[in-house]
Amino acid sequence: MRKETSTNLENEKLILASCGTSYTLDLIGGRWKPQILWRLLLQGCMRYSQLKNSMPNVSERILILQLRELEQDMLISRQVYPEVPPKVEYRLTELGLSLKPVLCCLSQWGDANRPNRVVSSDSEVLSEEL
Amino acid sequence: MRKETSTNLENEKLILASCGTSYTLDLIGGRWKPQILWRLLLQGCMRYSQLKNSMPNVSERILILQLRELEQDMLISRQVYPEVPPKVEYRLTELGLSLKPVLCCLSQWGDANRPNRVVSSDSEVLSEEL
DNA sequence: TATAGTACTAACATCAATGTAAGTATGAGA
DNA sequence: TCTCATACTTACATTGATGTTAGTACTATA
Repeated sequence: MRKETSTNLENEKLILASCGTSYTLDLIGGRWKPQILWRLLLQGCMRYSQLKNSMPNVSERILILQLRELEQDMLISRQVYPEVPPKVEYRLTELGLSLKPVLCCLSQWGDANRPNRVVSSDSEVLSEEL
Repeated sequence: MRKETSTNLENEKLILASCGTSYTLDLIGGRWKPQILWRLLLQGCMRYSQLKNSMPNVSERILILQLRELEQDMLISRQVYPEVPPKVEYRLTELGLSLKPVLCCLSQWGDANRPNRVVSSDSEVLSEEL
C-alpha cells in the first residue's frame, strides 16, 4: 500500500494533473505493460496462460499486478468463465485500442534510434499491417 | 550504483533490447523528464536556474540527475560558460528534437483521456504552434 | 485416493527511484 | 574581509517497483 502523504506522492499527483504526457506515460510505463499491450493488439484476445507463456521472464505475481493496473486504468478488460479449471480472457478495451497510434509512435522512434538492435521487435509485426 | 547482476536488471536489459516501445519509455520516463523536455521544446534554451525556478517542486539533486540522464542519452546538450558565477545552458539535441512528434502524441492522448483536468498543460501551448 | 490443470494470492525480500539537508567552488563587489 | 550568486555535490533517508517462494480453490480424470 502506498502512503497517503509524502512529497513523492504529492509530486506525482501534481504532475499527473498538469501534464498529459506524464499521464500517458504513467498508464503504459510499467515494465511489462508495453509487451502486454502489443500482444493484445496483435492477438485481440488472450488467456492468462497464453500471456504468461509468451513472456517467460515475468513472475506470475508481477504479471498479475500489471494486468490489474491496466484493468483499473480501463485499458484492458478481464472476462472470467465460470469453469473448472478456470478460464480468463484479456482483451483491449476501446480506450486501450485508442492507444494504438501512440504505441506505434513510441515503437517507431525506439526502433529507429536505439543502438545494438538484435532482433526485430513485436511492433514491426504490427507496423506491417498498418 | 546499480548492481551488475540481478533478475531485475537482466529483465530490463532484455526488454530494452527487444522492444522499441520500452526503449523510448525508458529514455523519457523519469518523473520530471517530460516537463524538462517540454520546456526546452518551448524555450529552445534554458539556464539551470531557469529550469529550476520553472519547476518549484523538484529538488536540485533530482533535477540534476534527470538532466544528466537526458544528457547521457543524447537528448539534451549542456553548455558551460567559464564565468563566475557559473552559467550553464541546456538545449535539445537533434535527437531530442526528433522526439517532438512522440511527445505531442503522448500529450494529446493524455489530455484527451485523463479525468479531472484542472489546468491547460504545457503541451497545448506547443500544439497551437504546430 | 491421488494427480493434473488453471488462475491466481500471501508473505517476504530485494532493488531502484526519489527526496532532504547541508556543503562546495569561484570571483566580483560592498 | 565578508557576502552574494550560480550550479552544482555529498551523505543519508524514504518510498515505490519488482522479484521469490510457497500455497489455494476447484473439479475432472487416473
